[in-house]
Amino acid sequence: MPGAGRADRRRHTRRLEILSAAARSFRSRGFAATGMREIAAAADLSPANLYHYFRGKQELLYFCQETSLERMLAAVRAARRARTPAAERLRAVIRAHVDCVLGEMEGAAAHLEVDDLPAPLKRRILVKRDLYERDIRRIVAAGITSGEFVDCDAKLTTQAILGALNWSVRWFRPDGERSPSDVGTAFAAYLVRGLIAAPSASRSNGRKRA
Amino acid sequence: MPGAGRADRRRHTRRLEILSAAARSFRSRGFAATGMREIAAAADLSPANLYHYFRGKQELLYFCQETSLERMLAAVRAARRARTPAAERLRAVIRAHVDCVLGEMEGAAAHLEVDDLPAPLKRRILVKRDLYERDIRRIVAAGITSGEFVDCDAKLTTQAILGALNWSVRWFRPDGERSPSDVGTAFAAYLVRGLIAAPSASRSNGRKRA
Amino acid sequence: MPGAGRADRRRHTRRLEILSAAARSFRSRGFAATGMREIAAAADLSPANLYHYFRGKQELLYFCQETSLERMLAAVRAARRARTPAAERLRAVIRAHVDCVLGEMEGAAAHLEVDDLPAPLKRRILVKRDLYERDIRRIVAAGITSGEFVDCDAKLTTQAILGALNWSVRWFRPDGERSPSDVGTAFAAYLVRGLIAAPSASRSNGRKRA
Amino acid sequence: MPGAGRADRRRHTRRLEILSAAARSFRSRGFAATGMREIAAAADLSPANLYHYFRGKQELLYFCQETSLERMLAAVRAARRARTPAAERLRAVIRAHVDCVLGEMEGAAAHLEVDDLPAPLKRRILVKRDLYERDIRRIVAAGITSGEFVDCDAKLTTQAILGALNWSVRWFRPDGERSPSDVGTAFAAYLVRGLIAAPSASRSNGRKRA
DNA sequence: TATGAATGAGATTTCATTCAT
DNA sequence: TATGAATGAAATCTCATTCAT
Repeated sequence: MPGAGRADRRRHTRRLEILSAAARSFRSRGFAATGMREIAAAADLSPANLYHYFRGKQELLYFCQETSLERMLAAVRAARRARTPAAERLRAVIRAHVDCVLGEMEGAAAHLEVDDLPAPLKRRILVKRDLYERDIRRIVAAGITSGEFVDCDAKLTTQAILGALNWSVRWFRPDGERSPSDVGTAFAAYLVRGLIAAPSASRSNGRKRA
Repeated sequence: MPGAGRADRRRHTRRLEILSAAARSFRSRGFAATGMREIAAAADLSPANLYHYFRGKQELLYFCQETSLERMLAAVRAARRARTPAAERLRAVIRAHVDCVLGEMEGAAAHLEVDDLPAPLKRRILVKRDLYERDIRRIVAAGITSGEFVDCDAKLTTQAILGALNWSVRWFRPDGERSPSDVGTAFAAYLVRGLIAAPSASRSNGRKRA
Repeated sequence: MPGAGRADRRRHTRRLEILSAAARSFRSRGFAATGMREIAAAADLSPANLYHYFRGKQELLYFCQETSLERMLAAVRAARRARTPAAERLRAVIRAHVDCVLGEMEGAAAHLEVDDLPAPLKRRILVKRDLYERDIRRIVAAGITSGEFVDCDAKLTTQAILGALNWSVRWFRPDGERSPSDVGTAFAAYLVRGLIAAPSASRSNGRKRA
Repeated sequence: MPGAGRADRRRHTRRLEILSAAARSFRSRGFAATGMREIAAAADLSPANLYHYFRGKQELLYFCQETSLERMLAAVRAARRARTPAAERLRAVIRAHVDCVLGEMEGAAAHLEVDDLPAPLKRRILVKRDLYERDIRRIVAAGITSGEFVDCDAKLTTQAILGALNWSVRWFRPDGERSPSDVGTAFAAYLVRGLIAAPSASRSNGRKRA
């Protein structure tokens, strides 16, 4: 029954278009401030018709987060499999993360507002998000253990990295001077450099203050 | 006329309490998702009475942002006046920023949702925010010029730093293992280290855009 | 106890000032759209203090209407006692009415929004208003009976007259070219002339149409 | 595509019903005192559903005024085109005005509360209202110039006429003895007679301001 | 699949009024 | 007398969602 197949494919395409529209809105105005009418308009559908593709607003958010978390998880897993130094693996993950949240791909809003999901969906997203964070943390920790990275709090450092990456959706303008790839490259360089011991140098390298 | 003075002080105290409650709510649930009822309840007032102290929700947001921006501006100005190396100045600003956004002080939400303000208030906040960012960027740029920091894009690096700092309100839990001061110290160390040339300057540096 | 007397007089003065302020507001924005805060501000009192002089908003409206109805009733009674022709008596009433509703005297809002009063007060106002209308109607009817006026529906004509007079508060501007007295004189001339038989003239004097 | 046409017509009908209900409420209780709930109930809709047809309360008022002003403008223009004496033209306008404000047609509230409109809508209504008043004033002025009417202040006289007409919505009861057409005829006769020189031109004429 | 109509719940905000001092 | 603080009720309006077609 190829007709059904074609309809299915069409439906799937539509769903991706909607997800993309929703992601864009969620990113730029936030979940609570984004109306279903707005999403529908952006996806060129009537508000009522939206409900033929998704059960509701929360499900849209869920799929947005699900989609980009999957993509980012794939990236971090590929990085972990690579036999390159921790620094290089971490840079790859950072570039992938930036590509994902700043690119025009559908669903790139994984970093946003988990609390707006109903409990069961929230749990599922949290599991993946924690897996993702843990994988990054493990790259950091591995670098520390191997001596490639300086000794530091892997957890806090990972949060700093993720913060720099996730916050980018707030200031990035697609029509600005830098491309997502520029941002990814610069962030990767800077954020990894902070894990590598500075030259024996001097008084300017550490804690100090009283 | 000490009676009037006392009444004024009382009113001022109340306003700070309300601001504090609002800031907490805005930080944890976002502006749009936070209801006036919620803020009123948190400040132990009836919803209607809230309007005796502030004209409306947007004014609350404005004062939150104004208050913490002022505090942070003071910190960054003090740092710029100091005759210490750029690294030390930057660390001081980072620690102050974290203290400000994670501390329990009223209004600590300057980094949030400028778009929800009406145009005139938005302009005023943006002016201050831009001043603040520019001051940090200047510390970074000064370090680059003097050779203390590696050559990099000062603007993007500043955004990365601010992202790491601002995002902390999303994951930080006051009852967790780390104190705001722990976070500030670790972030200062990590984020400044990334500006100092690493020793084994490998070929995998990956910046230096065209 | 002259002190009490002085306080009473003072209180009475204040009440008149408030009534005047309330009347001005009611006239220019209507009862429902006028807030107690607005009246209080116009009378230079705190909102709460207003309630020391009047029980509430409806009582203010009541006294406004009561005051000017009394004044207008006095005028119409004086006119009825006069032994002048009906035309002259009617003109006097019209001038007094205009003076009353356009002048700066307190309470000049009798023509407004009886329905906003609670039933008992409403009844009392309606009694007076009906007395007033009846007195005017009687002047009209007397003129008709005596042959001084043309034969017409006294009731409808009275409504037309009152409409012209009452509506003046909607378009009259105290800083405009005409004074209240100008308006009163012109209206008196025009509205009375309509009651006096036009010259035998022609086809242009009456019903006609089909 | 007759289906769409039918739906459109249905929607249009609904809008007229709502407008009619709103006009009735505004006329009898005033704009500020009329609640959206009330209008919704009168139009047999849920309050929320009202907003499917009109953007808000002010838009309802605007369309009420717009609708009846258009109708009245058409009447006054037709009258001006007629080659009958000024008296007859004025009578026609008066009858049309009364028909319009007292009839059960939708939107007949043009004379009400322009100040409750937002500035841009207010401007548009004022333009039309001024055109209407000017057209009536011109009929009066033409009669004066031609000697058909007595010499008088055309502006004030027009205001008197409009006041008599507009005020009628305040006292007219559809279930009373007089029909709107009775009122229109009586008002037309009386208000035009006042413009025609009375025979016994006594000294008590009292106009002719300095 | 597609959509205009419909709605209950809830948002922010205003208001007349009262209370405590 | 005077007032800032306080509030319950109600106002306008929005929103996610469902229904009927």
